[in-house]
Amino acid sequence: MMRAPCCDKMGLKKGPWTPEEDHILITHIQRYGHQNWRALPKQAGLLRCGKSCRLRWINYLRPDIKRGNFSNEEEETILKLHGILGNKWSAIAARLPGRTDNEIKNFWYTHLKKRAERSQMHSMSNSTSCPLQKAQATCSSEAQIRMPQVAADASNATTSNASNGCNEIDEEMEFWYNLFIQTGQ
DNA sequence: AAAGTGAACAACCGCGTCCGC
DNA sequence: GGCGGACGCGGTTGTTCACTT
Repeated sequence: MMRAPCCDKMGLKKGPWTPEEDHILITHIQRYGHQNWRALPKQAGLLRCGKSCRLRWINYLRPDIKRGNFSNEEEETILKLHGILGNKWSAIAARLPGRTDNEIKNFWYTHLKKRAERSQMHSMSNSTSCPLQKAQATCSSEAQIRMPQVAADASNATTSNASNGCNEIDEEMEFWYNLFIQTGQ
């Protein structure tokens, strides 16, 4: 299928947003909402593509965005969820109020990935059995494949079906797994 | 003080999925 | 059921800033 060009259209601006553009976007969305991202920039008088507007709003301009450093609790949550979900940033973000997928993704690649890799190396060399490390070492790739199915089956799933593949899910993993089932993911 | 380097963050791009026609 | 437009997601790139030499 031929895809319509987006930001490469003639005359559309790219790059960092100015405070004026932010103000226009916020004002327009507060007034009219964002039913149609593609039409929004034209209606608002912005020389941006709809995609760019959406990204800007979702990641930085939304009133419920929580800016600033991640707390230790948030870090741990991300690590645990990533162990279960893999790179499902939007799913992880859905469980961290005020955080966006882009922010979590950046934080992961700049902070947590190194930490996770280090601890994984450490666990491999020491043959420890930290639940999270074990989950990341043994289940993450599999979880990436299986989770969509798990999500689809969440409504009628029981915790027992977690045993296919990742057999050694312990209490902590089970807690997070149950959380997903309860939230319908 | 200047140049080099790496980390952190913001934004873009391409693809998959959803949904209306 | 197929097609096409729009949206959302994840990966990647670009830019800025801080630190080191």
